[in-house]
Amino acid sequence: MAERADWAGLRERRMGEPGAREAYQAARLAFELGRAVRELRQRRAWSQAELARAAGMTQSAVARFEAGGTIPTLPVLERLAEALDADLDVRVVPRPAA
Amino acid sequence: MAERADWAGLRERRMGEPGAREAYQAARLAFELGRAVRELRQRRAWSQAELARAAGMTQSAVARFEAGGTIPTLPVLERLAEALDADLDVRVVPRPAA
DNA sequence: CGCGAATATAGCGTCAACGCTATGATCTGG
DNA sequence: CCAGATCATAGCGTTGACGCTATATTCGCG
Repeated sequence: MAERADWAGLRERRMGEPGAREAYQAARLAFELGRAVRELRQRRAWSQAELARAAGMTQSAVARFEAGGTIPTLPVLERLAEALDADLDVRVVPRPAA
Repeated sequence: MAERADWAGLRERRMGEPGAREAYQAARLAFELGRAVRELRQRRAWSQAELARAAGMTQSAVARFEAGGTIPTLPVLERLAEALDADLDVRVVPRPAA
């Protein structure tokens, strides 16, 4: 096999329908959060299993999350952040009026 | 009745058990996000119903969320932010090593 | 080459967020 | 005092994140 995952499902959603853009943004967010957590974990030279233990979940959950396999929930993000000695901050930032 | 909601369930969770702190933090986050969204909405002089329409949901959903009744998911936050011309930003911020 | 550790997938039960409709509770203006 | 509008709750079906175990795949390392 060439790649490990292809996320075809994501790409297949047409961008025209209402809700599609938001769903896409959320998926992108999930992806970036996964990358961020992975970086923090590797910076500590932790295995997924170790992080999982510290965050109160299993290795497979960590893997799924880091890969962006699902859009994580706030409690999960909080636990991961806590395990990594980090703070989770979520904000709704008003855009400058166009 | 004195108050409209009491959230007794939340307060009743003991703080000692593993996972309790994170759950609490998530709940607090939900609360603050609810307040933030409510402020943005009121700043625009919108009713819950109007925001709901703009965000692709019903008035009851908006009410539930603004009250902190549930811990919102990222897609929902994204839609609300979008409707309010705001950006949702979520970050895992490493704490300065103690 | 194996061998073991680390990571990625798969399948599945559970539970809470979500979305809906309907209805109560408040508050206002006429 | 009533009518209309706004917001809060309730009940409920659906769906997807979560957590688990098990297994495949990858990657060094001796």
